[in-house]
Amino acid sequence: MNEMLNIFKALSDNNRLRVFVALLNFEELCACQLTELLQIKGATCSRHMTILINSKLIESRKEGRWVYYRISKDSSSFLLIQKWIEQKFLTSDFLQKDIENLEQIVSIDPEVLCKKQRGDSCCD
Amino acid sequence: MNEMLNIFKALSDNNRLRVFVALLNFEELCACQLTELLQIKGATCSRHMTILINSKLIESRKEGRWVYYRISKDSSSFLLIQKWIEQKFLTSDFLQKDIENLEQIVSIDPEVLCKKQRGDSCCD
DNA sequence: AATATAGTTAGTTATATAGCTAAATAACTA
DNA sequence: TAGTTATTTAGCTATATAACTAACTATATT
Repeated sequence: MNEMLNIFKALSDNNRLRVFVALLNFEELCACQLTELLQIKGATCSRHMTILINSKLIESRKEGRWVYYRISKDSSSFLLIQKWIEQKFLTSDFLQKDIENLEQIVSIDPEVLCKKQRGDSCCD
Repeated sequence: MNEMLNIFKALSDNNRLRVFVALLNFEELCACQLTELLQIKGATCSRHMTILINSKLIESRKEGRWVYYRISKDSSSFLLIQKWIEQKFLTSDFLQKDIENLEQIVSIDPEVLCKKQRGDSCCD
């Protein structure tokens, strides 16, 4: 039952649901890309990702200084939820807009994105 | 997207998830039966039911002084969620125990149950 | 080694939520 | 009509959560 509750709690926040949908559409995204999508501070994003990871919906992989997130490889236990969200996603203009935005975000060099996020004057 | 969020929020509370599972197993239950299951005050139970009804997961029907709750007749839009919960239910001792308890609860005359709940000395 | 960088953790604050009691409402009963 | 009863609403309190900034950790670069 706690497994279920953790999953529902993880998905009952606007920003975390957006992240989950983002990762349904992009195999792997790094912290700074998600931070950019949500337009929140990196620390806040990190806290959200911890909750998603604890729910087992998402897993992460560290590569150097960068952390990449993806839908858990073994997502069989919540596949039905995943399908439901995918289905609902198709009727949400808001979530579709996120994916459009992400296409732009992933096209930026992450190096540049991070600089921008810490307020370097290089790029706005 | 708000439709999804409302559903996840509705199910992200222990007591509301228990109610939902209860109604998967019993076609219709009244307020006092759910109050008895959860062992909380009637007012608190009522607040939870409002949240479930706003999410459209549950619908209610008034019959005299009694209110009956059931899974929404048109549950097609969250059928996958429902199936997932049904599946998870099978592995949760805690939720199975709820159903056992309910079998006992529904066997009591609701009249008597309500009396008990408002503290009449008739029956403990 | 010293500095810079990506992400996390700690600490704070504001808001949301779940519980309670008491009062209000709606429906029955004498 | 007055009283009783099942549920809801209002008002309160305690806890949980999401946001922020600042400090910390781990890794990379010079």
